[in-house]
Amino acid sequence: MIDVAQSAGVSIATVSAFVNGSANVSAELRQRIETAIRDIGYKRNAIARSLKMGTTHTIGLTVPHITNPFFTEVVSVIQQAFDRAGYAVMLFCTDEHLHNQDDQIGLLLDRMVDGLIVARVGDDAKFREIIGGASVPVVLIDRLCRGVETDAVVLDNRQAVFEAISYMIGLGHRRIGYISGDVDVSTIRERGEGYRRAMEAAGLAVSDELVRLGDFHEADGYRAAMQLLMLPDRPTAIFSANNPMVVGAMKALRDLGLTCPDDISVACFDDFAWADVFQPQMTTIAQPVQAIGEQAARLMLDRLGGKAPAEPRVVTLRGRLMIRNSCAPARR
Amino acid sequence: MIDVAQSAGVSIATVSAFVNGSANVSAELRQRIETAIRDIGYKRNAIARSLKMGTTHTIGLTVPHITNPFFTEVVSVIQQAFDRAGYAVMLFCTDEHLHNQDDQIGLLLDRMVDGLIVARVGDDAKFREIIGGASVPVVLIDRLCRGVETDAVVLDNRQAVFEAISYMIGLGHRRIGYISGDVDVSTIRERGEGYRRAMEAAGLAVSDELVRLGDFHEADGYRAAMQLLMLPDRPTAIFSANNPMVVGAMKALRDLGLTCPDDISVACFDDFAWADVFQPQMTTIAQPVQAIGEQAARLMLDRLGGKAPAEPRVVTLRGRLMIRNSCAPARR
DNA sequence: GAAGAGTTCCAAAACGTTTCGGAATAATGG
DNA sequence: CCATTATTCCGAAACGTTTTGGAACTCTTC
Repeated sequence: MIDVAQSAGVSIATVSAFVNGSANVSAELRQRIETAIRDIGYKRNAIARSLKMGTTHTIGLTVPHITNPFFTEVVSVIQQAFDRAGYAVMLFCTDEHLHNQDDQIGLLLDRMVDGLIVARVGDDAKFREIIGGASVPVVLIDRLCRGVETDAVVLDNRQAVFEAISYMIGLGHRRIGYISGDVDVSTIRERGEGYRRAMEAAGLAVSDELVRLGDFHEADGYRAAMQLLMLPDRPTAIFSANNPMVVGAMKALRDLGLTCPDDISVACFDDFAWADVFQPQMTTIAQPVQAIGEQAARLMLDRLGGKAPAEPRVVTLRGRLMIRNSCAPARR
Repeated sequence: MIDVAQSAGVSIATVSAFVNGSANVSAELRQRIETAIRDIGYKRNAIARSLKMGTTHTIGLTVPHITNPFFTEVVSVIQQAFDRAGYAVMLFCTDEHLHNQDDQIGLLLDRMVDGLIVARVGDDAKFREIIGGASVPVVLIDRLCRGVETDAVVLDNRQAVFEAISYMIGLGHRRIGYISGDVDVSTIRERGEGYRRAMEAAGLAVSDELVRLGDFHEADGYRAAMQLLMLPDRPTAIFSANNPMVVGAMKALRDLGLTCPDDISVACFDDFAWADVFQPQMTTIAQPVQAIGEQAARLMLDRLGGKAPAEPRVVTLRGRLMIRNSCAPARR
């Protein structure tokens, strides 16, 4: 910019005013500055600008796993929304590790991101502490945190799972295995509740042996499904609390020579693009990924634009049960 | 930092030296500064640091579609690698649009990213121009660009497709439909060549009606497959140049009441996690995503660390044909 | 023609760091 | 005890912007 100023024979204040369109500069100077900029190939340095302005036009985004199709799509939508709004997004994956999350959010904050969108990990207290130090708006997606008051967009997980399990019960299933994620996560707790309530509402006992804890990954789903399928009194149906784990579960079925839905009915949380082209066509709970991403972006953009109420807004969306052919009536 | 300096009764130069561990400060001052930092809750401002140092410890990454499982995984690996190295990554998706790519790379450059990793889009000349202005290292992934000399990691696409098509021919298929992407992309050109060479090597004619151009998306695959399947002399096999398009193709099969592999054999480029759990188990060409991501990160990190030769290095990896059950012997 | 109002423009301070050169003090060697 | 060298520390400049307050100039208007 100083070069441009010299070349055009004006002060840097003037060229700053010009590039920002803020002040009125005479036609002649405008001309001189324009050609100087073109000649020199000047581009405004966003870092210096950020330092002065105190805003980076960047938002930080952390999710547990970008390879989980649910997060992939949400990230994609969020990314597009902010792209349109002229923001860049810095992406981190915590891989469900707490210390990663700490470091990454710290990094993001150091870099003066204007906002933080996070699908959090770990227990509430720790997260509260980390996020408490943030002086920028935070919006939580997918997973809430007790005791932190911020904008959020979540799903009615309880209701969604209740519906799915009830559907399976309606097909005559009495012993339904449930593959859970880490119960430190609000989302997972709610899904578990949905399962239990549906079972109880039908007068079915939920024995401990029917619910298996996993850690969100495919391998966990495999292991959990194996345990369920080795049970003396084998469940006739399995529900997985997320997508990667259901892939693992299906591999377990395959390895045991069982077929779905003939031997075992299967359903899971989170829909995926190819769900209705391959067999079995998986019955899933579809989250409105588009809406989740857009709402998250909107909440954030509202805050950044100063047009948001002081109190936190949490928008709760509904899942949709996508009934396909991976669940069959239970055989007596 | 100025507050810390005051509180500790030292100069800001000293606290800077302390936080960087660069100079030797006496034990006493170290103590004073440490408590001051803790009391105040001081965190170094990375933006100011970047401005002064001329380095942001951030790298820019642009890919066409993050929802394409291939890119999802590569992004994931790259993200992890840079995370480990203490770098942040800014992610953009071009959605195969040239103007997006221009804007995004511009944005990234303005923000003084230390390096650029890009799976590019659009024609060579335009890209050459954009990237020419960059004064930071660039590493291309997946797609090369004629006339720009940078590090890159690519696949031997020609060979991989040659192998896959030869396999199909070996099963007795004579009319093999080919669903291509945009031929402006080097990757796609090479894959097309692989197809043609395999056909020619087997003495088969490649009629124009057998190759359909798509634009990478699922909808394109659907349309292309529909056209192929409506042909008077219907192909007995279809190969798709990427994953989203094969999903579209499978939907076309379904909608026409055709089954795979009984009626039509199908294979595609890019492997995916669930490929061997659902039916038909898709025969694919698996790219070594882990290696691609890691090599890309290594090339970049080498350059940033100054320990890379002047001349560009391009590493070429091999694909692996994953034979499953989506291709059956052709029926006479 | 002078006062007042509008335009244009610029000098300089500020954002929060790093770093260079030097000053003050302490240690060493003769 | 003086000269030299090492050790600690600091002042100030620099990175590339934005912004404020005011200077210089040109119009109006009476």
